[in-house]
Amino acid sequence: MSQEFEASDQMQVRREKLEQMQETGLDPFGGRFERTHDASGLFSQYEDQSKEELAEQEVPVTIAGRVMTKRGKGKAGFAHLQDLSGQIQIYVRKDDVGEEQYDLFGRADIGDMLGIAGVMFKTKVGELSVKAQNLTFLSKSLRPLPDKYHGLKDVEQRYRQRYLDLIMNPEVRDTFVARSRILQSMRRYLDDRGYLEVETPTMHSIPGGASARPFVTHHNALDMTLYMRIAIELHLKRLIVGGMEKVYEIGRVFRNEGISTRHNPEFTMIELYEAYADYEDIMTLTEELVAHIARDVLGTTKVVYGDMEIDLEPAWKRVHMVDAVQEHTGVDFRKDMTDEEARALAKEHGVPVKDTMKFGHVVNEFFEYFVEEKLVQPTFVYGHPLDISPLAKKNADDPRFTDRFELFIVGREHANAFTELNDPVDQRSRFEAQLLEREQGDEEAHMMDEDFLESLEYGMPPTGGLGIGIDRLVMLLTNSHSIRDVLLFPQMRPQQPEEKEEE
RNA sequence: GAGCCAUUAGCUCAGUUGGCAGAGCAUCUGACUUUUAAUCAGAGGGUCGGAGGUUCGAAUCCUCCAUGGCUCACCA
Repeated sequence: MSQEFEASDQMQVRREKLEQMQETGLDPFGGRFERTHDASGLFSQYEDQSKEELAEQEVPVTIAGRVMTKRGKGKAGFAHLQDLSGQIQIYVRKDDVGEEQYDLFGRADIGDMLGIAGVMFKTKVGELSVKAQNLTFLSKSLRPLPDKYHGLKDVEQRYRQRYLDLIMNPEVRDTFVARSRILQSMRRYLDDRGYLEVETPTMHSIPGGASARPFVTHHNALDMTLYMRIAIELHLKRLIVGGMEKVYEIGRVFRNEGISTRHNPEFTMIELYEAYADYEDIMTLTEELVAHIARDVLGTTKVVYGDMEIDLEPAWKRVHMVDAVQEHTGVDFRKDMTDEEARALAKEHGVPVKDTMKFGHVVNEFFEYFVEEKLVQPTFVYGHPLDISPLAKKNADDPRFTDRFELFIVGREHANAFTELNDPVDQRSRFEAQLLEREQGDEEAHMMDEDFLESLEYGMPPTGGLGIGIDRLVMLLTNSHSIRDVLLFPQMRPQQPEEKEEE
């Protein structure tokens, strides 16, 4: 009711213009409007024709868009209209559109939406434009847009009011169009190969499938605690038990952790499971899938990320985690050693470890401390220790390790995959080890999931599984350096925090 | 969670040693029928993020708070 009492002078002027239009019986908010072209379509079709050719043909077109610039010239005027595809100039003459419509154009503000029917022409300096014959008002903008030249720079405002960012900054539009195309390409690739896209619950009674702290919520009618999912994994494996064989889900997962340039509380993952496959098949699938998407969306497998040039053309480097650690530190974790000996090595090399850490945790700490950030070109690191891989199958030759890999590009993890553990007895003991870690204070350790174990007891085929962080993939392919630049509405604190309650 | 930095007109930004709050775009009035960051003449627009403090005097110095950015921590 009272949202406009502090309106700026510009907002008041625009409201007055709105009322004037309504008084003359015009609807300032328009209605259905049929277009023949969009801006970029006009350029691809007519840009090559000369000024004279266009003048001769008088090609009729109808376009619509938002007024981004406006230049009055007395009894004529120019403006640029913007649609999703780009901008096109329009030229409005009083003797072409008549007094009434010219007056309407004169009172139009930057930010208003107009429909223009007219003919193609080129101006003196050769800019392709539409000469208006008929002008339709499609929407009134009651607030002024940001500076036409500098755009919207304020990072906070860009995230909070993404629509303004999208209007003012074309490269932002490009990024989100690319994101959409990446997802399209991914789905098409998998659908064409017989994978079924499925949807499983985002609210879980036991949050599982990853090491993370969940968001907690409550169902009123059932009077029960529910958790927002931290992974998709365990439900998709139940579907593999059920015989769905090749499934994937692209969806949101939620982790109750810190926010940074690489972390948002909710983010998008694809998880994929394929019966009778193993982690090496999944490596091949992963490199082919990502290369396919890059070719599809960017037209090349060579991508630039900051000052790095990345080549996504398969096949990618594959290295055992222990070998990678040995290469960068000289420490050989293939040797038999106790947990104490492993922790002693860590202290020797300045790697911070806790006293509760076992052999596998230490190997992983070494990897993250010395190796991870150095893996710029796409690299599959495989053979993760058992202690940090509670859902992956043991390696047949060395049971301290698992048949698991993670994909690193530009020093960041982009995918995590393994040959799934399908032995329910082993799985139970893995959960029990996790419960012990919980008791030792690790709030992110997995919980026992009896319902999932029961499904495994019916028999799950040997299966390869994969998870890819979609946001990070989009960052890589769009050269974005903050996750907030690939999320339309990144999580922000409310601007006016509510009254704090006593804790 | 910690450190550093930022917050001035609708937008983009200046603001000197603490001494009257500034510019460009946008807006308003007028001129202009191929302009293009249109141009020309004039006008209006501010709780300097918020609250305290120091001072004759604070956008400027100090303290606290809010929001954001970057880095680190946690993680994907």
